[in-house]
Amino acid sequence: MKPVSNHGPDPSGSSEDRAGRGIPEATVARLPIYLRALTLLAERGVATASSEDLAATTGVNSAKLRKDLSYLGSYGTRGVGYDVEYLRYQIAREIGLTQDWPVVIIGLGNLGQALANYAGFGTRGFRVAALVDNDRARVGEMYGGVGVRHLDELDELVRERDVSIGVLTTPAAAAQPVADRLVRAGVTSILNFAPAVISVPAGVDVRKVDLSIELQILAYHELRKQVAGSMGAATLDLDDMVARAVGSP
Amino acid sequence: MKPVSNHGPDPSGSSEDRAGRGIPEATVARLPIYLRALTLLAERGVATASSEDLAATTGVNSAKLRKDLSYLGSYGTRGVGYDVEYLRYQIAREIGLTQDWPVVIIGLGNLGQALANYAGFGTRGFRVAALVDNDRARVGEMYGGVGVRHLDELDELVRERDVSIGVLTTPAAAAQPVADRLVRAGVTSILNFAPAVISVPAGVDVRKVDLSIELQILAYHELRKQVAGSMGAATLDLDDMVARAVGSP
DNA sequence: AAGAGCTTGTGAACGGGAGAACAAAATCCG
DNA sequence: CGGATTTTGTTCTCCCGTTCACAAGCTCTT
Ligand SMILES: NC(=O)c1ccc[n+]([C@@H]2O[C@H](COP(=O)([O-])OP(=O)(O)OC[C@H]3O[C@@H](n4cnc5c(N)ncnc54)[C@H](O)[C@@H]3O)[C@@H](O)[C@H]2O)c1
Ligand SMILES: NC(=O)c1ccc[n+]([C@@H]2O[C@H](COP(=O)([O-])OP(=O)(O)OC[C@H]3O[C@@H](n4cnc5c(N)ncnc54)[C@H](O)[C@@H]3O)[C@@H](O)[C@H]2O)c1
Repeated sequence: MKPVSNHGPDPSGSSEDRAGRGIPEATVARLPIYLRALTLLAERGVATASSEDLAATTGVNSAKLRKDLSYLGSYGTRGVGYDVEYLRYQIAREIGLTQDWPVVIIGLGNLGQALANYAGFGTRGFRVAALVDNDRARVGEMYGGVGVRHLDELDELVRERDVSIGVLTTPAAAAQPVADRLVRAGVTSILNFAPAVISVPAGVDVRKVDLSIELQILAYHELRKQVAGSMGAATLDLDDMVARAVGSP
Repeated sequence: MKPVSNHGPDPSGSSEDRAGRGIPEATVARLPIYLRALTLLAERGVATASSEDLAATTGVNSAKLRKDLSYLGSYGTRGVGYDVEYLRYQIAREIGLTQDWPVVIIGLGNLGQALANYAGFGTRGFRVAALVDNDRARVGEMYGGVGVRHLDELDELVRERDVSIGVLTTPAAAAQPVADRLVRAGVTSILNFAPAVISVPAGVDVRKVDLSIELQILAYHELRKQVAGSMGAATLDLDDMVARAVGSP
């Protein structure tokens, strides 16, 4: 949510408009999508792709895509398109995926186990470096080839394995205290799966993945669709419509 | 991504500014957060809460929060705040959580099993109505009290259990064909966990949950942090900085 | 070698959302 | 009963992101 560095426009008079280095947050969120599409194309042996091609496979408007890519530099060739392998590397470099990021997972329940067993991490620049739980009965269990350690060892693990990203899969009630411990241990990025708002000091990034929220957003639209479908036009007062839809399941 | 109905501003001259019924998408995405906070407060026996209180527990700016709530109607009392239980119900009604939404999960691998076993669904307005896989070896297994059925039975299950929301947890390669089957079966909302872009006809909503993308966004910021930390000021060319950070892990 | 045909990169217009600020309403208190 | 206080609902402004549109630049053909 809160950008870490001041990527803002340079207030100094030096009108070096050549966008110093502030890649918009919205663009950053799309770079991984482009990266995936490019990897796919590379696997298929495609050498070059136009912005229209990429737009088709990523579902992103081609103009937006070009503008996004232009923040990284001028890596395309007019009249031709983008060199798939070259662009793929440039994006990977920008995101920092030329190195492997060690990740610690906290809370080896249903979800934590699934994530620990997930092979897709490794192929995308991340490595499960440590698993941690506060349930001593779980300590020693293995998931994806990594053993579970106790929460008390967190500081040590983070330090010696140089972890800077933590994945939080504990119950909601434990989220804030665990987040505090992660921060104290030196973790500066947290991916939070627990349905809880956690607050962290400035300089620490938190991203939230919340299944229920996603479903509820779908439900909101679904409700509108049901209502719209159960009658012809849509010029009625929606309160009535909602009431009707809720009433008859 | 693509809104279903035309919530856009009415181009007709009727300046009925009283925002007919278009709740902004950004607001819809926050309503579940408010709902959760209100449920929490209600459990603690809190009767009323001001926008500042809610802002504190949800992490949302209080002005934004008030504006969001104002789209639903005037449910607050000036000088007092919002009645927790009343507001909670109003939001639940708006999202459609006064009814239970039956959900089908496709692909009972690591992730699908974790979701099927997850108890948090039921308490948030959703019910796992069916589990489907195309691996006959999995058919008959039970997760969270629901048995796995074969993909061939999808149409029947969706119809007879009145499912309109599908959760897609198959490998990426199967995502598009499975999505097509879901749509054909009558599902009109899909929550996609597979790292693949799926295209669906208009009228069908898709939301994507992509773990790797979230991690990659964190990695992007992490890289910038590492670079900024490994040197004093930040007036160097970033290409060099990135190269240095990448070079020394 | 020059023109035709693409495709990129970007300037400019536009729309939506975020946040500050304030007037309107309700309660509290003397 | 009236003014002080609190908190909502809303208006206004600003900023970010999206989209359009097109000139610049590259390749291919003739
Ligand atoms: N399972 C799902 O599909 C799913 C879906 C959406 C959200 N979530 C959320 O993800 C989180 C985990 O879900 P789950 O189903 O895996 O829960 P779970 O109860 O199966 O697992 C929680 C794990 O966290 C451990 N734990 C508890 N307190 C801890 C602490 N203080 N420090 C370290 N470890 C601790 C427990 O020992 C347990 O192993 C929950 O917040 C849940 O709401 C889960
Ligand atoms: N496991 C994770 O933690 C995790 C994390 C992020 C993303 N994902 C993504 O979620 C998806 C599932 O991951 P997983 O680890 O559970 O994989 P998995 O291989 O363990 O499970 C996939 C399941 O889907 C079933 N399946 C395959 N093709 C099917 C089809 N056409 N129709 C119905 N079912 C089919 C398989 O039989 C299997 O049971 C993948 O796309 C993965 O990339 C998983």
